[in-house]
Amino acid sequence: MEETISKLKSLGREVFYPKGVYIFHMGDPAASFFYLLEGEIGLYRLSREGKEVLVSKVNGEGFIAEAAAFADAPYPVSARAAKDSRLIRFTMESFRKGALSDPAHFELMASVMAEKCLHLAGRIDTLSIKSPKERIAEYLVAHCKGCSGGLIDIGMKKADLAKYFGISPEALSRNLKQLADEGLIEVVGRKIRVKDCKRLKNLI
Amino acid sequence: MEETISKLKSLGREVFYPKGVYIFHMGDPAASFFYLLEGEIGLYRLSREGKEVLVSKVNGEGFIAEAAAFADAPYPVSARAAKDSRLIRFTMESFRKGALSDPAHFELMASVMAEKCLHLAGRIDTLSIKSPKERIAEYLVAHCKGCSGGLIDIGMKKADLAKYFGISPEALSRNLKQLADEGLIEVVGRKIRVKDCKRLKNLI
DNA sequence: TGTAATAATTGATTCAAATCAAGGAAATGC
DNA sequence: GCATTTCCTTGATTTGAATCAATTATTACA
Repeated sequence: MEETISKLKSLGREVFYPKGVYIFHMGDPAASFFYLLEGEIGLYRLSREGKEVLVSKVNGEGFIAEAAAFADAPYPVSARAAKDSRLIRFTMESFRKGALSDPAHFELMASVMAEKCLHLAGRIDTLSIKSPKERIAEYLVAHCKGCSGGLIDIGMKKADLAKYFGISPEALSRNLKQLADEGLIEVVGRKIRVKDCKRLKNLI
Repeated sequence: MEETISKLKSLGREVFYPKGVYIFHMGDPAASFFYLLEGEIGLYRLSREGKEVLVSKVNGEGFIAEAAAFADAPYPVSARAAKDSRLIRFTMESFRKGALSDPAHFELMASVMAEKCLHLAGRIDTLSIKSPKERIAEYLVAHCKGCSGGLIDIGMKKADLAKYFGISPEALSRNLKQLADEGLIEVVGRKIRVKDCKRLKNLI
């Protein structure tokens, strides 16, 4: 996998986006997809009132907009650098050309999207079956893995996190407070310390 | 696309499953994926109490379990023929062998999964933003397209449909009744007639 | 640093869905 | 065709989240 990704990079071209600059716009035909090497990218959607609302943030390595590009669809969101970011841009044209000589490139992208499908399907399950509190607990358990001392930086407004959970900001606030009162977590600004991962797991 | 699918078929082998027979089991390594030619397949998950619960039904042509196979993951659900069904089975091994000589096969599967990603992302949006009534309206509008006289056969228990919407069976029953009282639909058993698609759209 | 704008919390209220419980409808099996 | 089981609906109640409103905390920036 790793070595395939590094081979893949040769099919694209490294690009740099300073903080604040748009990478692509919602609705435009997805002629390119990206791989984030370093930095942070915000994905935004235009609401009916014309306001940009955060859909998610990508930080750490990962593909961006590959599904739209391979489906030959328009970008479903706009992307903007939340920090200075280095990416690799793949135009579908150059990717196809390069992948013809080595189908492993296609295979890699197929497996990337396959994993994304499984992940999205998991989120659908969570959203349709679990209660808000369970969803929050699930998120905390998943994110405190590998964080030193279980300290999670949510890296976005709590209102945006609330949207991720499909609840209102107030509901998130109250739920977090409750978990804190029970001694399971500690909330400091946009950081959450998971104090008792075991009991948190029991909530799921 | 169409001609690529028919070329694809040569990489697999047609199989027949009589009603009631299992095609694969949740948890098994996904060594094969399938394309449904004819019939109907139910996808089931094992609940914590060990009961099988319907996740979704596939009827009409379409791929099954391709994401698990390409992600090299276990099947996330079990599949059982709900009606006598004809499918094509692709083992990953034979698919890979055949696709090496023609990367278009990989490209096709990549685009299939790309579209699935977009579709799943859309459902997540719906589940996290829209109200139950809006979700139901969205479903009815989407499904009445192409149905003669707007007659939708939901083809499953109402309780399973309720789970799809992420609500309780009672809530679905009441919501449908309300829509019926307002003259937008008519419910007869497991069939729903959409009487006023326009007003239904306005609810979304 | 101080001020304005934005974000987050908290409280009060409303509303809708979950849950509990029961009755009626439909499908299934014999 | 009848009986049994399963499914669906409806009603009553509880619960939890949305909403509205106000206050406090943070952040941004002049």
